[in-house]
Amino acid sequence: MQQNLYDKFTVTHSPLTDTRPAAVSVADQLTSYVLGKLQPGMRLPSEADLAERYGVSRVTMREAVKMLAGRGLLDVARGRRAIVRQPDGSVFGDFLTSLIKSDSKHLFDLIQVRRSLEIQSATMAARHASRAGIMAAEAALARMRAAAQDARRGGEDAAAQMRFHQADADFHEALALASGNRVLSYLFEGMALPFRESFHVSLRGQQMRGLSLEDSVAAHAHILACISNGDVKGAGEAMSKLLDDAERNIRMAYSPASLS
Amino acid sequence: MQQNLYDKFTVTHSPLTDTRPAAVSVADQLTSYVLGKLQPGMRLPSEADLAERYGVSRVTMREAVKMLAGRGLLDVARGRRAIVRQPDGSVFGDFLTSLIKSDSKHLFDLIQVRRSLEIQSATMAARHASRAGIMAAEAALARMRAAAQDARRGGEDAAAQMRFHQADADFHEALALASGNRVLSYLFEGMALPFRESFHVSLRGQQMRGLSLEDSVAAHAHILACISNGDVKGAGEAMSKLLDDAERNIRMAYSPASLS
DNA sequence: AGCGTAAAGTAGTCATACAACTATGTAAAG
DNA sequence: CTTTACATAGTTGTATGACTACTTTACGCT
Repeated sequence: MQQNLYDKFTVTHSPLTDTRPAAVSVADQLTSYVLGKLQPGMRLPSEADLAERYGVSRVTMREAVKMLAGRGLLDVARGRRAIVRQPDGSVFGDFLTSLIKSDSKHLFDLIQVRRSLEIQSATMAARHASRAGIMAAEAALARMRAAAQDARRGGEDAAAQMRFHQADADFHEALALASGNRVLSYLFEGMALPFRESFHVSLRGQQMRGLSLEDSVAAHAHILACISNGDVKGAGEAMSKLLDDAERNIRMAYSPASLS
Repeated sequence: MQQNLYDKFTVTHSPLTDTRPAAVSVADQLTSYVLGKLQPGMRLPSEADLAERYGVSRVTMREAVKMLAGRGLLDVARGRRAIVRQPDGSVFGDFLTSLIKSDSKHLFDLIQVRRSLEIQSATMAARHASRAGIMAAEAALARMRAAAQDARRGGEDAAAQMRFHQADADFHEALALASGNRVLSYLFEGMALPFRESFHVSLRGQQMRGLSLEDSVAAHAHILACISNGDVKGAGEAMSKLLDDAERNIRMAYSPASLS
């Protein structure tokens, strides 16, 4: 969270001059404890215990716990003790989402960022994807195909469209996992969030360009085929084409005159 | 923050069945308010006012405010009302920092991610950097050069080394800004945080390989020259070389036998 | 051993009070 | 008239205690 005005790097060293709010310094200590001694899935002591342990009131302790939850380190729910969370991309996703909400221009910047990361992901996956990794991507591809058929048959089936988008995101996340780079997969997981909110826009652009979900499935299948064959260059180029297409879809929906 | 178990996308639509804690739903409303009606730099109403406005106690309102602060949307400090914050990369940086703390393998994943983003940044900057953008990068380069000299003269001058690293980060952020992609510059700003903590490791590897800070300055200068000349391909390749080198430095410090 | 229910544990919320710091306005000094 | 000093009000930080709503545990029954 980088508690705003209280820069931990310049202050924390000398506890005697630590003028930060107690909640902040307790949060820092708790962070070290969680990251250092605990494993994902483990339960923390209760707020009351922690409060006593750190010598603060429960209100203050609660704030510290909430800060860690805000950084995605803990799962907190009513009635049960907090649980150490497995790292994931949701914090990054929320960051991107509010960025785009504050200025929609950021969406196009993000598309460009995503493009180069996806190309790297596909390239690396083609280089050293495992059998299991490819099977996971194939499963996601199958879900995309099924959702595409449902959406076609059901007309404006919003649920099927949502399933399609989810399977699409799963596919790209599977490739990132197959690339062996976990940070990359966290970033994709996070990017899926803001794209989910604009995916109906993308869909509209796709239809305006006379393309169907099945076309998208075929493009994804081609990428996976390249990866499966170890065709590094082909995988990168195919992914590049796919992302160019996705960008055209969104731009088309925003300003139909600007692009093919 | 994606308040953990409480998925805003599946629940928020129907307020009647909103079983989330009050603090969470108030935080969502406040987020919309801040992102929609307020501009960076503006001050929020006091916690007491907000609490009354949303019909909750001050304790609950405080939690909501803290959640927004955690997402990097607000600056909160004792005695003064919260201020809407300009977007920046600190949230992303904290995310990466805790990721690396939980498993140092993530550092190498991050280096690969950074590599493709830096190449994209240099490429785009070469394509359409403004005069002002290039001057900003030149200024950062000058600071790098000065810090490198100080560090050489001062022996193990930790402060000069820190200045060098800061100027280095500024240089790359300046390129991202020159590329015109603001999301990219936020990401670089965030990545600088975890790299700051491992930069002395990188330095050690650099020395082990017989390279000096001046060599690094020269490599950066070459990149900037390419960008300044509009040499898109050259800029990308030069940046690629620089990042390969940086990775070698870190790997060398971790396991001296593994690489040149 | 399995099940249901009572009891204990735990997070969520509230009201209130005071502490610590900041911002503001007012009066004295130059 | 400007500047400084200070008292005052405004605002966030923290503590206490109580109660609610939900989850987990433990006990007793079948």
